[in-house]
Amino acid sequence: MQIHITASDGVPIYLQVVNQIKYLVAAGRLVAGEELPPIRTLAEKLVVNPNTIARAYRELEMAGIVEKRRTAGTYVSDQGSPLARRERMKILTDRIDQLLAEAGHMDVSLDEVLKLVQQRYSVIHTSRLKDANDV
Amino acid sequence: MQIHITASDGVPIYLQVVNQIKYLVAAGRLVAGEELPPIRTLAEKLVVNPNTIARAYRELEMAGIVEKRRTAGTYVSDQGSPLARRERMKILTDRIDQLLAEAGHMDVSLDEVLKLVQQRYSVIHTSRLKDANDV
DNA sequence: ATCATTGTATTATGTAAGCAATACAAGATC
DNA sequence: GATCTTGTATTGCTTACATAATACAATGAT
Repeated sequence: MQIHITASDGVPIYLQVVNQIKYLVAAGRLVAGEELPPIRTLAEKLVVNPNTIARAYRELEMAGIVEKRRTAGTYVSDQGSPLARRERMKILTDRIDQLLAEAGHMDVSLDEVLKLVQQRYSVIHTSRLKDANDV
Repeated sequence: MQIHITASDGVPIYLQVVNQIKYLVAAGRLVAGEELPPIRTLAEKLVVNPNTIARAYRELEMAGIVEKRRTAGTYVSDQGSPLARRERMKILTDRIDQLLAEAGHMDVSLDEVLKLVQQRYSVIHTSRLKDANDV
């Protein structure tokens, strides 16, 4: 499991770990039931305090991405779980509400927003020359 | 100009001021050219340090919502100003990029995102029974 | 039972954010 | 030109956040 952390690109270490594991799961590079490295092991590899990884794993558990089996390790959870999906949609919905509120302030219409979303999507998925950081 | 701040609902005071003034402008309750209360006056009314209001006004200026005339006061700026618009679009673009990144993590397609945006737009613009807080 | 391995909890430290106290700078007004 | 009113700048305090050092708890393997 290759995870790199960029020392202080502003994003906290624990979040970098969370994001990259989320990405690995979304991309199918980590499948349901698979065991994540133990906290200490990953911490050692990244030269980081175990607590930092523990926090990342905790967030991932709250997000429904992984399950912890007390003394037996941490495992990728069954992703299709409806709760997980509902949770995820809730997050997206919140973000979208924020976006629409902002657009309202700015007197930008729904059509313009939709157009902009498509536009940005193209930009992001075309120029794949960016670093793997901004997952 | 009625502005209320809710002591510690988690949102910083200066942001509450920013949001409410943004809202007043968007709603047409404050029009271009109109003068905002002086920093000290508003600070006094809200029982807050002048610096806090100064910060709010600074953010509003950076957002292109208001203009400061040094010793003459702070005025609602001409909203259509191209620079302001460009700035505003940049903010929207950033939010959209965030949204798309998140959607990517969650294995939610562009189409689903677009659909969700329209859906939320309807919801927001239909039930207008919400409090004026979440602007 | 013992011990290695797993996640957990407690505590401390450095940094940044939010806010306030207070002094400053400069145009407006008389 | 004195002074009132406007925004500005400097500084310090308090709190929250991110990370680390270190000790604890619980389970599986021997």
